[in-house]
Amino acid sequence: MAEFSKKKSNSPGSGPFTEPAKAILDVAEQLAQTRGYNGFSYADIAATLGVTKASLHYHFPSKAELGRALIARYHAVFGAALEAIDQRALKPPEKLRQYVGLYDAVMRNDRVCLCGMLAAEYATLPAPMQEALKLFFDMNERWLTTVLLDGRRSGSFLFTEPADERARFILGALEGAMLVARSFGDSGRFRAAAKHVLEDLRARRKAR
Amino acid sequence: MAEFSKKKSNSPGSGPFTEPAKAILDVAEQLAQTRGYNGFSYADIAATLGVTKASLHYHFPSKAELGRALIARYHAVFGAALEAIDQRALKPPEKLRQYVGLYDAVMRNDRVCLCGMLAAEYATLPAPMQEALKLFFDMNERWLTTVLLDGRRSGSFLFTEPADERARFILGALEGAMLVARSFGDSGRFRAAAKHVLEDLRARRKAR
DNA sequence: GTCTATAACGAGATAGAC
DNA sequence: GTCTATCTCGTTATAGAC
Repeated sequence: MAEFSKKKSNSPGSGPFTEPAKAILDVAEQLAQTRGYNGFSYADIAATLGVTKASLHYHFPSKAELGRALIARYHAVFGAALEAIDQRALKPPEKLRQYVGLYDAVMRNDRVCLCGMLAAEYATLPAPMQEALKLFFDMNERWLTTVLLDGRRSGSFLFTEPADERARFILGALEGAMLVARSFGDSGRFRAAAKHVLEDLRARRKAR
Repeated sequence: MAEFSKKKSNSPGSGPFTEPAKAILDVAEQLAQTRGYNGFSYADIAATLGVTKASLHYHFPSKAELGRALIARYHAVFGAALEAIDQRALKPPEKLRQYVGLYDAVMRNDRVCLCGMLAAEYATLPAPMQEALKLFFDMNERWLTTVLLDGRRSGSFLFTEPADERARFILGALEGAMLVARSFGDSGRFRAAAKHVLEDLRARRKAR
């Protein structure tokens, strides 16, 4: 099937991947988000899809390329979600709430952030994956920084340190909260932590 | 050598491990903290120590047992450090500063927290390691909760949510900050995040 | 594009000599 | 306690038929 399948499908909005490639990425992503990049093999993917390992190599010649594609797609999808939040033209606190909602959705799906997982495996990753990972974090930090600056200017956020420092703090806190929460099988732990991230930013109007 | 070596050395304070076992654990710990439990092998340890893989199996028959021992020792050492902080009879903010100092020391040693690493690999760990991991986190949360309650009572900390929730938040934030900072090879990122953990707790005496 | 078959290697682990 | 030698299995990856 797929007579015209090249690198891109011709149906609009289907993205840069071929149908079987997408299926492979879907399975690999789920595995990477639960077991880590070093925690799954081509055999796992093949078994899930009911194909052979060899056919996977046709679409992704090496595991390193599969891993790089995994991050690239995750980055693109996440970036699109951030743009969607921006286009809703919300106020900063609601933007931030929706941002943590993205991660919450991941946890409710019994996963953790792909890049939080990969950060732990960083030292063992192929160089292209290491670079792609940092780009993902960079994107998150840039977006958060903008929201934080906007929120502080408009008086809804209160923090004194540089906004990009705060952004890094928030990103790390959410990633870490996911990993620990998952160890306890308790996504409620993540939501509690996410709540504190938001509340610590809230401008207090009364002294205590 | 080591004619009387059983499970415990007879020299005082040497802990529950034999000398070669300690050397193995030291190497394995360094590897696990940088590459993860799934990221090192008996061959790596053997090469570093200049022995054969077979001799490692004499001390730790299976990698699962080695992993469990790794967490157990880490737990004990970390717990002793927490007790040492308590015995210095400091005020809560200084206790907390010294707590983050423990993690900072790990980062300066080009590592991340063993249990932060293992949390990412949680789904692939043998059951005994999973249980030991949760015990480590439990210990941290209990200690932090006590310090937080003490600090709030004495007026040096300001937070409204339950103290154990705050403790979990702090633990996750520090673990996540380490993992992301390490991806960038920038331990300064961790220190900045650690600073915010402390400052967000500080009772503000003036309104803004 | 997917298959069978297999190569090439590294992993954890064991037996038995010393 | 440490060694040599070996086993078994799982891993990534390739060749070549269909």
